[in-house]
Order: sequence, then C-alpha cells, then structure tokens
Amino acid sequence: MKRPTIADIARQAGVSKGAVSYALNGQPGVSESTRQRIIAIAREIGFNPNSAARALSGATANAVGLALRRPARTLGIEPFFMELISGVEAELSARSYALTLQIVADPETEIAVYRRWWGERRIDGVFLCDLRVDDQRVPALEELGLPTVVIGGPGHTGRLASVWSDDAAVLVETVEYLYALGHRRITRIGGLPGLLHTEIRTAALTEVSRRLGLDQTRTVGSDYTGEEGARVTRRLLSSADRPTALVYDNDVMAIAGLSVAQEMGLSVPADLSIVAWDDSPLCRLVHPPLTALSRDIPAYGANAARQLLAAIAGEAIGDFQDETAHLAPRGSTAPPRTP
Amino acid sequence: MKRPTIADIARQAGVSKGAVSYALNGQPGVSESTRQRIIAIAREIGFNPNSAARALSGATANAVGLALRRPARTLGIEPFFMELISGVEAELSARSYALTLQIVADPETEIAVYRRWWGERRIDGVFLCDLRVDDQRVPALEELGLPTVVIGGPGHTGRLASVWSDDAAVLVETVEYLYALGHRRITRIGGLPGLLHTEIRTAALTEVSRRLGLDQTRTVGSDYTGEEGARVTRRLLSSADRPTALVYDNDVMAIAGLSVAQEMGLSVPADLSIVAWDDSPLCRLVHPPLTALSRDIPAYGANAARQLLAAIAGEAIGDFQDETAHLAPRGSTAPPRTP
DNA sequence: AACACCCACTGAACCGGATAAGTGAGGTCA
DNA sequence: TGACCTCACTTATCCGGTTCAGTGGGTGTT
Repeated sequence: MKRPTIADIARQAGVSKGAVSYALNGQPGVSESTRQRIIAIAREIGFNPNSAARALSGATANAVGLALRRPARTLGIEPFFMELISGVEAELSARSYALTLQIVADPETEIAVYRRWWGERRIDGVFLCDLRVDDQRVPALEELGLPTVVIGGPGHTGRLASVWSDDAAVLVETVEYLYALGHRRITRIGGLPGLLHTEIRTAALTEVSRRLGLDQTRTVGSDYTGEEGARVTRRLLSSADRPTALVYDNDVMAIAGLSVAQEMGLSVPADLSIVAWDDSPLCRLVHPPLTALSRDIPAYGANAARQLLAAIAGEAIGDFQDETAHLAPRGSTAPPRTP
Repeated sequence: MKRPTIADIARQAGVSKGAVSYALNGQPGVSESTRQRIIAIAREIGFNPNSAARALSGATANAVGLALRRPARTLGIEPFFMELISGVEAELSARSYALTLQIVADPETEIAVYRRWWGERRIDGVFLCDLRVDDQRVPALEELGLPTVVIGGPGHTGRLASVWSDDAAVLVETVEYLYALGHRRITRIGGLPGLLHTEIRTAALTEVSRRLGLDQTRTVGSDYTGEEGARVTRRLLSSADRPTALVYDNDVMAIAGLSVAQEMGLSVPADLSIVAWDDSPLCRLVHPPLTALSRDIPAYGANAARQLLAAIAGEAIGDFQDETAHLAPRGSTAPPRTP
C-alpha cells in the first residue's frame, strides 16, 4: 500500500526525477512524447503529488482557512454559514484548494489560530467573518501579512480586501415598502450589537426613519437566537402601542417571532407584518410564508473564494460589492388592520 | 515577515538543528537547561513548526478530512451537520488537528477526493457520513487503507470502524408511546431511501407494528427537504382515514408538516400528533413545540473524532455505540381526539 | 590507571517534490 | 571545420523538519 512518488515514475519511465516533475507540471524541458509517456505512467499507478513536499518546496499549501467563533449548538441553526461554505467550496475545489475549518471560542484564540496556521504554512489565506466595529483581528492579520478576504463591510477592513453587500440599501427598501403599506410603527429586532453589519443596518434605519418622519421606528438588540427573538417579540407585542411590523435580522428569530405572534392570538399579516433578513427554505415552510430579504449566499461565498484566490496569486484586489439582497414579498406582510 | 525555522532557533541558541528538534518535541538527548533555553527562544520569536516539513519527514499530516455529498442549498438547513462538525472540531483542535472539508456532488467524486487526499498525504484519516446499504465507498476506503470512522451503522461498515446510535430502539420507544396515547394510525415520513439509517428505521417500524398489531402503520418515503415533507403531509392528511400521528425522519420535514396541518385547519396535537427526529432549537421555537427524538449531536461528533484519532494512532478500534436518542415529549403529541 | 559507559550534543541523511545549473547530442551557419 | 546554439534531458541543491549514527568529555567501576 506504498503510495507512489515521482521517483517511482522516473524509474519506470527510465528518466530522472526532474524530467518527471517538468512533464507533470506542463513545464518545458521534455519532449512531447516523453511527457505523454510519463503522464500515462503517473495515471496508471495512481500518482498524486505529496502536498507536503510540494508545499515545502516554496510553493503554496493549496489550502485556505476559515475560523468561526460560534458556540457549538447555535452554529447549526443558522443556514447562512453552511450555504456560504458550500459556495466557497465549489470555487475552491475546482482549483484543488482545500478548506480548513476551525471553530474557536474567542477572538484571541481566533488570532492565535491564524498565527499558527500561517506559521505552519498550513494555509495560504483566510476568510474573516462576523466583522466587528474596530475589529482587533484586522490589524492582527495585516501585521501577519496573511492574504485575507473579509466577508462583510464596507469599511473597518483596514488594508484587507473585502466582499460585501449593501445592507443599508435593502433596509431602506424594506422600510419604504412597509411605509407604503401603511405601517407607521415598525420595529427591527437587531442582531448582536457590535457586529459591523448590525451597526450599518441600525444607522440606515435611523436615517430612513428620520427621512420618512417615522418617530416610532426603532431597533431593539438581540442575539440571533430563536429564544431571544421570541422573548423580545413577546415583550414588544405586549406593549400598549405595539408595532404593526417587525423586521428581524435573521430568519431564525423571525420564525420564533411568528410563533409568538400566533401564540398571542395575533393574525399575521392582518395584525402584524413580519420580514425576515436572510431567506432560507425555512421561511417558505412556515405559515404564512415569510416575506424575506433574499440573497444568493452560495454565490456570495464563491465570490469571496475567487477574491481570496486572486489575493493569494498576488493580484492586487480591493473591495468587491456582491449583489444587493432583494425583498421577496410573501404572505407575512400586508397593510395593517389598525393603522 | 520571514517566518522563523528551527535553523534560526539553533543559530540563536548556539546549538544544532537536531538539538532544537529534540528540545521542542520533548525527546531525550538535551539537558533540561538547554531545553528550557531553546523553548524560550522559540516562544520569543514566535516559532511554529512548518507542517509541510513535518509531514514530509514521515510523520502525519495532522489533519483529517470530511467530504459531504449534499447540494449547496439544502446543506444549510440541516442543523445536524454543523452540530456534528462543532463536536468533531472541539476534539480535533484540542490536539491541534485540522479539519479539511469538501462538498462533493456524487459518490464517485467523493471516492476520488479520498484517493487524492490520501495520495497527497494531506490527511491522516476521514469520516464517512450518510452511509448507504452496500455502500461502494466502504470497499474503496478499505482498499486505500485510509483510517476511517464511519458515522452511522451498525452493519454495512465492512472492516471500517464506526460510531453509531441505536435508531431502532428509539423508534420502538416512540411507537409504543404513541400507541399508549391511543394512536392506531401512525405514519412515518422517512428520509431518503437507500440510506442505511432510513432502512434500519423502516425495518424497526415494521417489526414493532407487527408486534403491536398496528396494521395501518407504515412508512412513506421522502427526501429530508421541507418542500417534500410538506407535499407528503398534504397528501397524507387529505386521505379518507388519515393518520392520527406522524413521525418525521428529521426536524425540517416535521416543521413543514406542522405548517401544513395548521394550514389545513387541523389542530396539533388534538387532531394530529407530530414527532420530529433530531431535535434542534427549531423544534422548540414553533407552536406547539415539537415532541422530538433528542440527542447530543456535538458529543456524537466528538466521539467520532476520538475514535478516528485513535485509529490514526494505530490502535485497533471497533464499533462505538453512542448514547441512544431519547423521546422529549412536548406540546405536539397527545391522545387522538378520534381514536 | 584502564576501561566501560552514559550524557549531551553534532553532523548528515532523508522525506518528495521544485528548480537552477550543467551536459552531451545534434543542427546551423559562417 | 569549428564556433555557437538549441533541445532534451541529468545532476545537484533546496525547502524545514526528524532521526540515526557518531563523538568527545565526564563519571563510575575495579
């Protein structure tokens, strides 16, 4: 069960190791007939170049890293990351790049993981997720000189390249849509405070509310979990002048919110309109199906992977704006019964 | 930004490369004082051993692989894999093992990926998921001699080690519980036919139905998606003698089924009881919360990782039986209104 | 004092590729 | 015919660790 090396091929072909290397890598230096013979032998004996040897010879590791800071049990619920990873993967595996994944507990560990990966030459680049305002990981990665693509933005990415989507624009579109339906008391259940995209959305909401004169529109903080989403919703719907429309920062909270509304005897969408950020099959499964801010997450991941591979290849890359999410109206939004 | 090597440490410490290697790996051959001096220097200059060089010197790659065959868009919805990966990760990262992930399209590609990974010495072992009856991947991995832990079973794993959980037992427990509540028309909405655990559950259902004399109990095939779960449920609930209890092979289908029932004006649990296989926060979010077959998936993954690491270390490992899922009764099950 | 023995370390080979430098055969051209 | 060039290779070195076979000095034994 000994795995073949180029030396084995060289022996069989009656040439030197160097010739085999040239032949297999499409380099000049061997005749076409010899090249074909070598390639045939390599295929026949099932040769795969030892990635360690290749990496050691100054080349690349042919792998990129992704570290996620997320407690084990909540990671599962959010479809976002798995969809993102699928998209990233599709792009990477087409170029025989591997994806190395690690779940970390805190930002310090995360930085340590990057440092170790890079020191070990285990990876050629990384994706940075869940960007925060003034994120300490950004300067750390800049200092390491590790090729990085930040997933998120814009802004706060320092000299690192990023792939982002215009959350502010969709939020404005959504609020204008709800406004047009007649809603005047709109509340957004936000994601974790401190995350950059949470702050961007909050700022956009403040801005559009001011413009439309919606003085009862606001954001309440949450943490993306269904439990918290349910709790916040219960509180909001119990207040005297309860909102007529709720915008949730992710689909899990939106579904939890829908359940709470129904449990409290409110009819959706007649008594309450609901919008979910991030569309997933879940949003279509519940009843009524949720109006959602829909976006092609796998494509987003694929773009991020493309950018990272370009950065690794040494190309100067900048920020890449991915498609803006669009509002997919479904059964959970309608004009309010009591304006 | 040159990354330090043992040669740099050797030069600073005034010893040879060999001495540094012995010192850092806890090998005998250096005095305690020299060892401490070398370790101090290594820490100071931020040394990390080049994993490629290490792997090349006959040692291990310090990475394991996981290939998942799943379309990009459905992968996200199933919390199962992300929870599994979290558990695997926790165990791996404690030993500085990396997890390499790849999404594949079909079994042939999957086998090719294993072959390539192993040929490239990129990984030391793999996890095999979604085991099928007479799975072609089993003999392929046996032939490669690649350390493997099958996640699933029992049976059909050839000489490969496995980690499994007793699905048959839980299914029996569930059916007996529904029977005790008074249900006589129970239907299971099964996962993809051909998957080993689907078949195991189907066989167990047949067996327990015969024993209890439930001649109207049966399994209908599905594919784990919410869409299909909804379609099957709609059909089942439209029939003349509709079932009074439905058991779904995963949580996504169960939630879809709950929606369909409510859309059709049926009250859960009065008119229809629902049980979900695989518990996730989603089951607690909906209304009524779903009775579920609950299990610690991260722990399952951690056990699998432990087994794989043992196999890589050359220990003879066999099959490991993980905890059996338990029935967590919630609001979606009750005695039927019309027995 | 002679010898064996251990300790702490050095030097060199090795893993499997990539690659720069060297070599000999054959052809071109003045 | 000799100088020069190109082609198709070979040879040797390198990457950064691990590991095995020395080696010289100190200690213990008789």
